[in-house]
Amino acid sequence: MAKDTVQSPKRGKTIDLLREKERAARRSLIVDAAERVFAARSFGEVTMRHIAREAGVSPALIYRHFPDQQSLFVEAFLRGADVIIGELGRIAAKAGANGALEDAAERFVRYLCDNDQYFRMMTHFMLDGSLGPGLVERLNAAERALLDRFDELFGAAWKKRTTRLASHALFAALNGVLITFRNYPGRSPREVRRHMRTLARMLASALRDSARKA
Amino acid sequence: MAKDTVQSPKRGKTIDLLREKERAARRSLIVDAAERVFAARSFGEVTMRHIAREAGVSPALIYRHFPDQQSLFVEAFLRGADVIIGELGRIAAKAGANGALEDAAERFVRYLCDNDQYFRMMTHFMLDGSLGPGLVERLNAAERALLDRFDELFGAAWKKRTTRLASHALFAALNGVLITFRNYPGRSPREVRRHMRTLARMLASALRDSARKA
DNA sequence: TGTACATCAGTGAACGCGCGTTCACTGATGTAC
DNA sequence: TGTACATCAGTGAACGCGCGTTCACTGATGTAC
Repeated sequence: MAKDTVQSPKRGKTIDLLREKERAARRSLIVDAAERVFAARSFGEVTMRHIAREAGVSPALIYRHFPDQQSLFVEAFLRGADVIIGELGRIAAKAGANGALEDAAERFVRYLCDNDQYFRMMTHFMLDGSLGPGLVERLNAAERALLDRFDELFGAAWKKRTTRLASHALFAALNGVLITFRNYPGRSPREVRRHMRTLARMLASALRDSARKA
Repeated sequence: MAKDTVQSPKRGKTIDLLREKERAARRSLIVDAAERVFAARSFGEVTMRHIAREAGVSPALIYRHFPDQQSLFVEAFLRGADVIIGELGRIAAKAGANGALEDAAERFVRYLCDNDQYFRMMTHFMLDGSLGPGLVERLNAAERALLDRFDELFGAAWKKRTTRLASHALFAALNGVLITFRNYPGRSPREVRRHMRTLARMLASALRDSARKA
């Protein structure tokens, strides 16, 4: 990165910009491919070779864009995290309407159910604990952004501390619903999703009522 | 197993019984070793070689007692599951006393926090989905037993269906608390555990109140 | 009693595999003069 | 204009490793007669 900016002094600036853009585009294509592979296989089955093949490049090329496997994985995950954070933000912005919290909870569960590669990646990161500190910080930033959205959705009726606690409880509870019932035995995927959404709404309203009393 | 019971007709029965006992003891020692290794390493780092070394035997011996790695892993997990199911059963049996549900939720979280190897194993099984059908059924049986304990704790004040739904929500929510905050950034393990227990009680009472209304 | 045999726990070394990552190299393209 | 050089995307093949599992074998112990 730093090396790229120290360009030979007489290099054309326009050319450099083009190069930079091409480079960013290639990098993005690799992340796209990673997301597709994660969508099709379990976390432990995703390898650099699979991602390279999906992207139509050689494995070695990936290492020209990412220092190692973990960095690529985290970047792929953050794609999905940004999407759901954005959606919750939009729901929170429309605000006011009663039941927004339940809608948001349902939306959260629905998104991570339909795109469960992101959920699988998240749980893996939460469990693993072997990520470098830089990557951990990026994940924490995303988590904080998401909790902020939940804070907004709970409304500012209570003390800040109470609100954050409720957001923690809801975020955790929804994660639990996703992990606990994703392989629900003997029910169709359709029924499972319905069950999850029911539980999500139930937990959201239970927590709002409970925090209201506190 | 079946082969063992088809003994040569003239073999001494007492000797056979002793053999059987020794065999069961050895098997149990291997599972003990597996639990210790799981306690010390992350799921992905646990190998048959590690377990064999911990048990003081050769890797090949493990395959005389278990058909493959997955069977051993599931057996190790069920050790921990049985313990917590038993504890919840005892709390439910003392019954009546108000706040039993909150106590049980806190106990659940505390146990899986102190012995988080079992929690890591559980989440791995929930996410993986590549287990053989026989093993899946053993895990489901344990899950059902645990949900039954929660049903008892909610009390039979409502329709069965409502109770089970509440148990589902609570079980899922507690799992979510455990997975979401186990690597809480910038807090001591002591504080993390306190936070988890707080959330567990909060979710338990919120769900009881909410189900009471329904 | 002695001896040939069956059983079975247990092992060390190997097999075959796929992984993350690196390395030496190619080829295209822009630059210096 | 031509030519020598620098830069850099991209690659195929390899490195080194650790994994789950298997195999051929040993040695102790009980059995048959």
